[in-house]
Amino acid sequence: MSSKSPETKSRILDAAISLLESGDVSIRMADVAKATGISRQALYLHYPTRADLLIGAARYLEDINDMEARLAPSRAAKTGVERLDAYIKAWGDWQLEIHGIARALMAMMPTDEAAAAAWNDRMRAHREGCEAAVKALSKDGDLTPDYSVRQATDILWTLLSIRNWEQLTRQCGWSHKRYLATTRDMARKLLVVS
Amino acid sequence: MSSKSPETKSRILDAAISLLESGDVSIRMADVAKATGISRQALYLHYPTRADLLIGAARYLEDINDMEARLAPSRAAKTGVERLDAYIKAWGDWQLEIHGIARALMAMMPTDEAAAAAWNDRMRAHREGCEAAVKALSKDGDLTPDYSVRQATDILWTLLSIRNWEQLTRQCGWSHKRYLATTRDMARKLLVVS
DNA sequence: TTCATTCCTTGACATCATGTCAAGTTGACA
DNA sequence: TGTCAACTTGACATGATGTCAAGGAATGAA
Repeated sequence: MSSKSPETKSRILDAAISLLESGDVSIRMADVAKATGISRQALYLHYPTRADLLIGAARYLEDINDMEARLAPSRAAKTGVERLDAYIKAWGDWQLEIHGIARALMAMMPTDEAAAAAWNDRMRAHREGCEAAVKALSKDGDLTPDYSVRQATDILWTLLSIRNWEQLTRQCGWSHKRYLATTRDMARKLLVVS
Repeated sequence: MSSKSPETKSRILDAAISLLESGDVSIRMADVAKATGISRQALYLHYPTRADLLIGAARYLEDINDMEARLAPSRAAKTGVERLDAYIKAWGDWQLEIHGIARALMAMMPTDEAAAAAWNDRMRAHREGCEAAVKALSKDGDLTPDYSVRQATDILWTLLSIRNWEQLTRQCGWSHKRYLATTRDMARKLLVVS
């Protein structure tokens, strides 16, 4: 992989993640270096830009939390509704983990192309997950006739956006558990034929 | 009101709004000054910080577009469902107008307290509009028993968030008209008893 | 006419974060 | 002993916000 000490790399990412989890979106490179216990320039040797660092942290979190394994129940679901439920659970839990980095990455999207590209990639993958769930519903004949597959995917994708998770759990004070339960409920109301 | 030339002030705001509407979130003070045809320092005489300028632009837009008048149909509605529909229309149309400034203001929220405060104020007012619509529904006995007034307000407030408008119209390619129609439909599915 | 005030101009400067550059240190390994 | 990779220190360029000081030009009142 990298020629640089992999141990330092993960120490950097651990430090960055822990800073981001404490809620501060505008962490500086100097902060991360200090928290890692290395010089600012050593940090630049590992991550040449702030966007690289944040993207690296996001990927690292994905590895640690084994996103693939989390999605397995959704992929293995027997019915469309089951698949929808499992996807909401997997993605919802994932949001909880990635929230700190997500905020920082989203905050720098307007000014940083690399950050925007990386984030949009992630969101595209998320959208594919939504689409798969909607298609599974449709296959079972459980998708409401009010929406096309495309439109239903748009709706689910939007319902499950990180901004919505943030608003409901942070601003409205919902617990994560309640977020999951109510979101599942809303998805059914919106998409599943009754 | 202000001791400075009011004519220059509105020229500044017009210039800022027109720049923001062209989609660039990261407009600089120098850009606005140039577009207005004054020096950067003159701009600082009118708006001492970038946040002040953006907040001023938001208020200016509210004046121009007469937010109060737009909300009148909602307030005058006879039934809860009517009120909900009218509010969604008023707020949805408003989002279309304010979108450029909203993006810029939201982008600077993490780092600027004044911007965050101003924006949160606006969102609190929006939440009150949602709450009033939900209460009207509830009064008619049309609110779904699945949610409390509080919870239903959270849901409507989130459904009608600017981020969702942005995602559906910009990323999913929905027309504004379609946004309005589908959002109304979703709100009914989620909140109105069937 | 003169004087003061208001609005604006020019231009220098402080600050702060990102990112670059250059030169030197240190420890491990051959 | 010498080399190399990882790291350090410290200076510097860039670009944006915001401040400061001094002066110019129009207006309106004494």
